[in-house]
Amino acid sequence: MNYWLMKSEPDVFSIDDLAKRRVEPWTGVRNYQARNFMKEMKLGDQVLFYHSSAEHIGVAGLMSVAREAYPDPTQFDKKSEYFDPKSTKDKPRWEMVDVQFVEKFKALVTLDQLRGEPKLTGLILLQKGTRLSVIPVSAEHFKLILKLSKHG
DNA sequence: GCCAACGTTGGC
DNA sequence: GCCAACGTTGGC
Repeated sequence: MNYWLMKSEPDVFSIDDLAKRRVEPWTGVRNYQARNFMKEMKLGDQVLFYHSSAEHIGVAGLMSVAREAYPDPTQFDKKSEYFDPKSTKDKPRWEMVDVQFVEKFKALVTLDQLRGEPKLTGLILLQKGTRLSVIPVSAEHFKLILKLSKHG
C-alpha cells in the first residue's frame, strides 16, 4: 500500500464535490512528474485530498485509488482547457487515475498545522518551491496527518 | 544543447 | 493582486 497527496482548488473541485460524486476521474494533470506518480498508483492506495489556493488551505479528507492510470480524455478535447494539441490517441501524453471518496475530515488539517509538526519535515508538500500537485507521502507521515485530523 | 522569455502554481 | 520558484517553449 502506498500513500499520496493530491491538490485541488476547492473552488474548482473540493472534498464536498467528491463526497457527492463518490468516484471521480482526476483530470487535468499536465506536469510530467505528477503524471509519473499517478502511473505508480495502485488500486486501493490511500490519497490525501489537499485544498490549495483557497481561503482555508490544508488537507481536507481522504480518498482512495479506484482505477489505475489510463489516458486522460480531456487532452483530446479541443473544447477543454486541458486540451493538448501535441498529444495523439496513439501516443497519449497524459494519464489520470479515478479516485473514490473515503472521508471528509471533521476539521481541516491546515498548512500551518503541518508546518508546525517537526516530524513532517521532509514532506514534499512543505519543501520550498514545490508546486507538484501529486506527491508521494511516507506511511509515517500519512499516519501522523490522519492522527492530526482526529485530534487536532 | 543553451538559455531567455514566457506561463503556471500557490501562498500571502 | 503580487511575486518567488518552477517548468516549458522555441530561437539560435
